[in-house]
Amino acid sequence: MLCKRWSRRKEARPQEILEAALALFVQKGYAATRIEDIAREAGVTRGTPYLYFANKEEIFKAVIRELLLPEIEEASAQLANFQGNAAGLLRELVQLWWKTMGETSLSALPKLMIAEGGNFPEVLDVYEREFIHPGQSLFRRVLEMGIASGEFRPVNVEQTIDVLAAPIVMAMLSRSGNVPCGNLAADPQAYLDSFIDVALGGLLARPGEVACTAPE
Amino acid sequence: MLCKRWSRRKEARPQEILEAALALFVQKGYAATRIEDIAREAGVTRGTPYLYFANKEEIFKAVIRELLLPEIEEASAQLANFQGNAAGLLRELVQLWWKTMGETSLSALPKLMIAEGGNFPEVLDVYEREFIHPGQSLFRRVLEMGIASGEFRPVNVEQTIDVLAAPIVMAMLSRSGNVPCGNLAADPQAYLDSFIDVALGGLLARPGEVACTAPE
Amino acid sequence: MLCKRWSRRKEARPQEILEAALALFVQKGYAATRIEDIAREAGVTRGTPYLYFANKEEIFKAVIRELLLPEIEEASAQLANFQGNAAGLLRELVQLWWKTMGETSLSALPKLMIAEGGNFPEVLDVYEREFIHPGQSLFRRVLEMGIASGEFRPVNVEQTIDVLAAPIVMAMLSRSGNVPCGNLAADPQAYLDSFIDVALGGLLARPGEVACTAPE
Amino acid sequence: MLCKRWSRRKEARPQEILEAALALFVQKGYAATRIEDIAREAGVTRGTPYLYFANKEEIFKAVIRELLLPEIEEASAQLANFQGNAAGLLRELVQLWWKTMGETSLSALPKLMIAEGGNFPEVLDVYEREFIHPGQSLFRRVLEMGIASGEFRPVNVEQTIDVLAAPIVMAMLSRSGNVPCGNLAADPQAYLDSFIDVALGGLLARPGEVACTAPE
DNA sequence: CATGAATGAGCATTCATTCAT
DNA sequence: TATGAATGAATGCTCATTCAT
Repeated sequence: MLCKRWSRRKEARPQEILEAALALFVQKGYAATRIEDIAREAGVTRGTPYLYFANKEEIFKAVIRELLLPEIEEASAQLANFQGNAAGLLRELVQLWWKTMGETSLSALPKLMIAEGGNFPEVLDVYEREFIHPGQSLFRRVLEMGIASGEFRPVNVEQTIDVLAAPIVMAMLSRSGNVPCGNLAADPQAYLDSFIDVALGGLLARPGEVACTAPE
Repeated sequence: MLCKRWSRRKEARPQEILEAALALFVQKGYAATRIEDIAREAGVTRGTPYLYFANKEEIFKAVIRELLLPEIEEASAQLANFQGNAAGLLRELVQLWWKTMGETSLSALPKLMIAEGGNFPEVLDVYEREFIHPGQSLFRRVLEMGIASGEFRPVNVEQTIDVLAAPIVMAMLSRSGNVPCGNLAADPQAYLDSFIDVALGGLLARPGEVACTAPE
Repeated sequence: MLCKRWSRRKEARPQEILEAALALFVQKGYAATRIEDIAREAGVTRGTPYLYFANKEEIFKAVIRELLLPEIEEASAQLANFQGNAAGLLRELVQLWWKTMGETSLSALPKLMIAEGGNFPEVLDVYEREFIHPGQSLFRRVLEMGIASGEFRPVNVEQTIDVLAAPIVMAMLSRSGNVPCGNLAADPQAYLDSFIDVALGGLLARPGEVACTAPE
Repeated sequence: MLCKRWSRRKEARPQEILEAALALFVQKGYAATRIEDIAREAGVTRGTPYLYFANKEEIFKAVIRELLLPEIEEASAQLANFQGNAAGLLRELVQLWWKTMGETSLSALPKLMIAEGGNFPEVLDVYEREFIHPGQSLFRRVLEMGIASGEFRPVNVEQTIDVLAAPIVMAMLSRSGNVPCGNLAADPQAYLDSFIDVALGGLLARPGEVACTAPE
């Protein structure tokens, strides 16, 4: 007010408001977050968010649409073109996922959807279409490739996709503030390593194993 | 409604109110649930919840304390005395967990804590103490037993605990209404089978494997 | 409840309820007094007052009508037949007033009327008709008698009535709980003595005084 | 209402709300006064009082602190420097008291304290410290001065203070709406004249009086 | 563009009152 | 008669939203 706090361009405003909103929605939940909280966090006053967004619900939707969807797309693009054998792919997929979705603001998404999804069905649809399904496709691709090449055991692909996704989602949740997830939050990387270790152990076919299980 | 005001026993009322509250808190979240919603769901009117609980926050805490904690304890008691070899134990642990915590109202707990934990720190403490830690202990016990007997590979126990917990928590979340968890919700049992399949595959030591990795 | 608390006759009930109500109305005010407070104070439960009184307002009116009006009448009867010279009458009037109205539950009346009168106009009318006017009549009688006999100076009777009433009302107020009235509450009797001392000093005509004012 | 939302200055609002609150608290009592009443009386809507005061109780305290205490201080300052002989001082004290405390909004104070004091003990303390005690000091000063100079009879000073205060408090009460105080309300000035007449008559020592009473 | 005073609908909570037992 | 669980209107308070500046 006195000094020029808003020397940054006006174009930055909506973005700043959405970032403030994201942080608070994740921290306190949608209903418990007041517009004034968002405004203060964004360094503006009560009326300003309404210059850019029609109402609170639109702010929530815009957080998803304007902040998180673009990040999803960016992350998806990076995830699209990894290569190598199935085990390597899986390893790389998990690591890249973490780098692009776990260590960015995208990690807020699961908590947001778990907590608020029920009150925003359309947003839930978007989430499923833009995040869940693409994510499943990535794992499906790796699993099918590995099974086809004989590198992986012939597991139930659709169920296994979600088994593999669970620890990653958990790791994302662990970054969303006061979400209790055991002690994985302390060292997500070690957690992911253990996850890959167990998962690959569980997936890889081994020479002797064919004789071990099939004959039974 | 007009005729039988006393049809249900007074002693049943608090329980009914808490059950209504649990359902709505899970469905819509704490803040978005109005006392009147809870009352209507419980078949009473606005004032009645206040005959038994001081205010909305106390209703939330009572849901945890009166409804869920006793179920946790009951489930823990059942989980305490399973037996057999490590693989069997793990299988049994997961199945029993699901039966006692997944298919009961306890499945609401993770969603509740993820969504509302940040606003109820004391409740979060209780959750960690009464649910997270005992659950981790169960897995720790199985893992240490299996590793000690040579049945399991020597994995990082603490991290693996949380890896194994993730799919189960996910399965619990899948039962909490509009929580998006891929397609595991359709057939949790099949999901858990795949999970055990992959997990055991990843944990079991195999004869040839020692030669396979160690000598390298 | 367990033992027979209500061994006292049922006829005592309404009276007990009114006494409880009077105490609480004086202590906390009409609006801040809950029916349940009254019931508990009277040793009954929520519903019982409604067996005897239609609603809270009727309880208030009954407190005035059933408890205080009879006491007023009794006191008036005693005050009616005092005798002697004017000075003695005044002295006796004040003393008797205090004994019958100050040291009984009647002392509650001024506080009740000051605090609640505005919300109960009919009660205020009763108060004026049954308490204020008779009281003024008593003082008027003494003053007129004293002036007529030359014992008192010729003061403005109507105004002086209220001047003389003020300290007595004050003394009554001092007995109604947390009413701040200086330090008169500590020893009302001494206060009344000082009052009579000053008042008589101010009223009595004296030999030399006639010459002092009349000739002018 | 529709057109000029900002016609009155923001700084005036709290004051206006407090004045409305004072009027209503005196008229109907604290509990019976709804925030909406206050708001309407102040020409604003339900939410506005909460922009300036945390809750209803704070409005009550602010009425005392912000409206009445400053007036007390102002009045005290005026009362502090009267002069003359004791009889003149007393006369002047009463008149000035009336002008500064009876004919201003301060006249509300006694009714407020009598009616609500019991529910606001801290406010009662303030009242006693800031109003009662200073007022007693003024009378004490005059009485002691008069007695010391031989102008007044040697009365019990502490009790007489409260005797002299009673009619003034009564006169203040008579201005607080439906408070029943006899017919003094019609002409407070005449009432105060009669009061001074009687009081001075009762206090002044007279030449012949020493002989008149002592020898008996 | 931005502000923040004001609005008023919405919800938590209280409590006088009812009525089945 | 007496009880006390239940009711629901009333009211304190919050906060999304508006709009004059």
